[in-house]
Parts: sequence; C-alpha cells; structure tokens
Amino acid sequence: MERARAEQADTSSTGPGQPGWQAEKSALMRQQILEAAIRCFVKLGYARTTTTEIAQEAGVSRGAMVHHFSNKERLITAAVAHLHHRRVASFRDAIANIDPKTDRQTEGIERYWDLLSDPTFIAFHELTFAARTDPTLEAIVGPAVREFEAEWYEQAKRSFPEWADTGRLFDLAMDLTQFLMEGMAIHSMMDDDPARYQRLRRYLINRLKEILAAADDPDPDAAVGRFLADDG
Amino acid sequence: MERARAEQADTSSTGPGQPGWQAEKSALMRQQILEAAIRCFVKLGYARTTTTEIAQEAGVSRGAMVHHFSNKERLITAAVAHLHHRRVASFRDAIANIDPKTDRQTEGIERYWDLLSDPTFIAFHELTFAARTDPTLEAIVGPAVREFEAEWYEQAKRSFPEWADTGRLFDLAMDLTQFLMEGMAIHSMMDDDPARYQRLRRYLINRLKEILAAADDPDPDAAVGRFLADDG
DNA sequence: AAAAAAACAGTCAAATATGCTTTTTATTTT
DNA sequence: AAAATAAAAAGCATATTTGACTGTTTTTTT
Repeated sequence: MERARAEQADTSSTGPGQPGWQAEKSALMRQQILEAAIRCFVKLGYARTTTTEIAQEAGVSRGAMVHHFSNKERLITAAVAHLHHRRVASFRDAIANIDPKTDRQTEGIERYWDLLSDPTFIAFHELTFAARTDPTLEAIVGPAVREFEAEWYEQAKRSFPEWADTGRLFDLAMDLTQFLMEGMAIHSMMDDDPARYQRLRRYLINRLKEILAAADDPDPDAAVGRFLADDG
Repeated sequence: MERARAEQADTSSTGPGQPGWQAEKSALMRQQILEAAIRCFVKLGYARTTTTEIAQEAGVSRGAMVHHFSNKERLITAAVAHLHHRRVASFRDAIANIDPKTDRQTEGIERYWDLLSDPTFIAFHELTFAARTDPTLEAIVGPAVREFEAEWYEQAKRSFPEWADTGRLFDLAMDLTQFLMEGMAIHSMMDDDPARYQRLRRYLINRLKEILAAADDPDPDAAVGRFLADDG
C-alpha cells in the first residue's frame, strides 16, 4: 500500500535489506532518468528526444522508465521542474559567491556568461524555444521561465546592493544585460569567435558602470532621459 | 489509353495552348509550395513540419508536390534558398529605402526591428536553431546564415556612409546592434511588452550615435579603448 | 518462511511520417 | 488527330515512435 516514501530517503547509509532502501534507489533512478532527458535535449533537441532515447541514455530499460514516469508528458514535466531547480541553484551559486575583492560587476557578467553556455541553460533554452509552437510544452515551461526571470531580477538586486535604489536605471541595466547576453549566447553556439564576445562583454560592463554612476545624479529621471534621449 | 482532346475554348495570352504555359504554371506551383513550407515552419516549428502538412497548407495533393520535389531534403533545401533570397531582398529594401529626411540611425533600427518580427525572419531563426542539433540541416542553413550576415554588414556600410572609415568602432556598433536586437526579438516572441523593447531600442540608438561621434576623435584607437576600458 | 507489493524487462499493436509506384489527366509536339 | 511528354492524384510499403500488456525478479510485510 505504501506509496514511494521518497521524502525519508535521506539516510544515505542504508544498504540492501534496510527498510526504505528501495525507495531511495527509486529516487536515485528518477534522478538518473531526468538528467538523461536533459542531456538528450542538449544533444538532439526537444523534438527528436524520444522516450526510447532517454531510456537508452539513462542506461535503463524502457519498461523500467515507464514504471517511474507513466507517460511522456509526465516525464517531460518532471524534467522541466528538475532543470528549473538546477538552473536557479547554479545561478544563485554563481552570483552569490562573487569574490568581493574583485571587480564585482565584471565578475557578475563573466559568471553569467559561463552559465549561459552551460548545458543546463542550453537545455532550458531549447525547451523555451520549442514551446513557441507547442502549447502543451508552453504550459509546462512558461511558468518556469517567468519564475526564473523574477529570480534573476531579485538575485541581482540582492547581490549588487549598490544598485538598490536606482529605480528605472536598474530596469534599464537589467534589460540591456539580459537581452544582449542572450543574443550573444545564442549566436556563440554557432559561431566560434570568443574574442568577439569578450569585447562586447567589456563594452557592456562599461555601460553598466556608466548607468550606475548616473544613479548618483541629483535628478535620476534626468539621468534616465539622458540615456534614452529622443533627439539627434 | 484515353486520348487527350484539345480544348480550344480558352485562348488568352497566358492561358493554355500557349507554348511555355505549363512551365510557367509549374514555376508558380513551386513557389506556392515553398511559401507553404515557410508558413509551416513559423506555425509548427521545423521539427513538426511534415511533407503532408506542407502539401495541405499549399492546397495541393501530396503526389503533386512529390512531382516537384522528389523528397523531403530537396524540398527543405529549396525552401531555405527561397527564404534566404526573400530575407536578403526585404532587408535590402528596408535599409536602402530609408527616408533621408528622417533620423537615419533611428529609422534603420526601427526598420530592422520590424523585419525581426516578420514571419520570414522568424522562419529563418527557427531553421537556424533547429540546425544546432541537425547536421544535415546545418549543411543547408549554415551557408545561408553566413551569407546573410555578410550581406547585413555590407549593406549597413553602404547605407550608412557616415560609418565608412570608423574601423573597429563600426565592428563594435554592428555587433552590439545585432546581438542586442536578436536577443530582444527572441524574447519578445514570448513576452508582450512593447514599451520595454522600445525603450531599449532608444538606448541602443543613443549608444550608436555615441560610438559614431567617437569616430571623429583624433585617435580612433583611444576612442575604442574608452568604450572597452578594462579598469573601474 | 510465505504472501503481497513494488520494480523491472521484453514484446506488441496502433498511429504517424516518409518515400516510392501506379494510375489517371492534361498539355505539347509531330 | 495521334503520339509523346509532363503533371497530378492516389495508394502502398517501410520505418519510427509511443503506449499498453505480460511475465519475472526483487523487496517488504505478515
């Protein structure tokens, strides 16, 4: 009767014969399968990721996998949730652990650039893009995308307190960073020219510092206006 | 064998009976099929675009289509070529016909933004992205991508002669524009907030003018250095 | 130790997508 | 007008993918 007791699988010192051992093994297998699914997204793209392929990649039989995830949609849903958590965690980790002795703006940009070329992020981008023409997938991925974006914004605010009360200047800086970095990341997947992207990251960092400096302006609205001037 | 009976009822200048009419009709049908394929890329994505779907979208029978494109690869190849030509043409058209009386930088950015949300460009981006994990498609799409990028660069140089001899400043401006605009375009597909993107385009235009102004600097290398400064 | 439950593996059938072949219809040439 | 050629439609064969079914082993409970 007992449904999988995954929540009490914390005792890693358990071995065969111990109660709860099976549940732990089961949770481990779920993990293995989900990570295999993510590898498949990166390697084959979402559309060509079949359940058979995932099972093979995970090194388990198809039937075994079906036991854990009764159909494809549930597997994909679980994989998206898993991926989302990993993405949020690695982002927090990277940004929160910036060495205070270094130039923190530069470090922030460089660490985020590293993340953008990480399989975790590539897989997520693959899913986001596939969701454009797949309403079912959109319903699964959409919320995670929005959640990450909010997290991104909050984490940046927390880790860069010097930006705290810059209002519209902060939004401008965030949007500039996000869109430019994403545009670069996507392009860099198909074009191997690291110097080109490094140069542009330097440029971005200088722009961010420029925007931050403007926050000390007596009239912040005027400062925003200067960046967005409408005349020649 | 049924004998064909000539029907003499219709003798308009482009109608049946004229030599070469069939060839013309054939070319027209090829066009129809290719455009249907492009619509399918936008609507369904590359992966879920089947030959059956294209035939249906074009309003022709599958057999008829097979007559024109004997297999899927040839159809895709032809569609990519068709799309590439249309993309180059509409880009040239948009940039070359900028009203000299307006602020030309602003016009250039706004026209390019319009193009990025055009189905032609969405379809091409769809193919480019799908090519990441599909070597066969990459072999077809890759050359077109590179050709367009070169065309983009050349056309910008031709239409904005004021940028002519700015060297590395020009490259910086082009990269900034390309990556930021693409990042924005991709994001805007899933997030409906026009004001956000307009604001950032304004910011971009001001940055471009700033870079252009730096070209008048007596020492251009110093000007580049100012934008890419490595220190705080 | 025996029974019950869970985990796992292998196989199969339905659905779908693709490429090929055959048949029918229309157009051009002789 | 008849023969030759081109175009269009329809149907068939093959391969892939998915979801479901059946049987076997392992683990847990009584």
